[in-house]
Amino acid sequence: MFSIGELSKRTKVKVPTIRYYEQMGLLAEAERTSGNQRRYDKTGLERLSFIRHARDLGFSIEAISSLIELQEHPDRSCEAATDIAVSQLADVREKIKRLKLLEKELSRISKGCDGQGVSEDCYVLASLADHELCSREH
Amino acid sequence: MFSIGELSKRTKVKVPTIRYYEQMGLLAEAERTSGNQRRYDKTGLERLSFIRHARDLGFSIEAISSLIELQEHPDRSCEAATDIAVSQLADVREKIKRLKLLEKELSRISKGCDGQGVSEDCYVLASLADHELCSREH
DNA sequence: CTTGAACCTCTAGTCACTAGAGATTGTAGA
DNA sequence: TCTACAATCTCTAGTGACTAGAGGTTCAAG
Ligand SMILES: [Zn+2]
Ligand SMILES: [Zn+2]
Ligand SMILES: [Zn+2]
Ligand SMILES: [Zn+2]
Repeated sequence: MFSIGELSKRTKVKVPTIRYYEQMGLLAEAERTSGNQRRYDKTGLERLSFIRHARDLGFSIEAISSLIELQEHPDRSCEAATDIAVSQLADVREKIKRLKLLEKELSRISKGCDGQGVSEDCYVLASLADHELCSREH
Repeated sequence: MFSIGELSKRTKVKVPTIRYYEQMGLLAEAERTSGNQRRYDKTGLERLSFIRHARDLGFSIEAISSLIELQEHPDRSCEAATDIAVSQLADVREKIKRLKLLEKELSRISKGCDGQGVSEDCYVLASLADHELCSREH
């Protein structure tokens, strides 16, 4: 049995974040000492590691909730889990796509001015004022 | 002179968002009718288009504030504008990098299970529980 | 037994909006 | 000119995933 601070150290999840996860129902309410402090065991550690990993992979709290519920019922079909993962992957790909378009434009914009001139003639400012200067939609 | 709804239509920025920008100091306070409704002219339209475009490119409200201030002073050095653009580009590149790592892992995870089994044997859930299954840091 | 780090709860702030309530105004058709 | 109703107004609160701070209590080492 260890404290929230110890759990924090082991999982690299900040203490207030752990309490937040508990409040959101991701973590079961921890046991308490007689003085009302939280105490965790291996189960709590594994659960939080799962959450941490899923968050690192960009899953939302809501998605993680569903995944955990599934994990709690080993006999259920895992279809929902795959669905969530596939949808998360699609999300990530969509974001990459969008960001690549931005990168293209921002790269052009950045290169267009060395910062030595005055605001009036600045290509950065001109580019922001006029989307027509962009090479594509973004 | 046109209404906020008309401005919204022309710039594709939602009405409450326009009011929000005004509150944040990005848009000058608009003129008002005797009945207190906002009225805009070409200047307001151009300003909002600038904001919209910068937002589309991912600049923060704070960054846009600085850019607008620079734009208001045509004689000032534009160095800050270039700095902001370069830093935004770096941000975007960083995000792309991160997302590509996620994509790699998520793609592996998604492929690992067809959703036909049970939760207990699910590769998606196993992968989330164990970062060791990941091929890299992410 | 004392000290002080770690813990507790609760509220509020972050960012860039978005939604809704409840009241007022603008404008087009009768 | 009147009426209907869409559009506008202000204000407050909610979103997601935390983070910061106040003010108080508990744990554990020396
Ligand atoms: Zn410049
Ligand atoms: Zn553009
Ligand atoms: Zn599965
Ligand atoms: Zn991993």
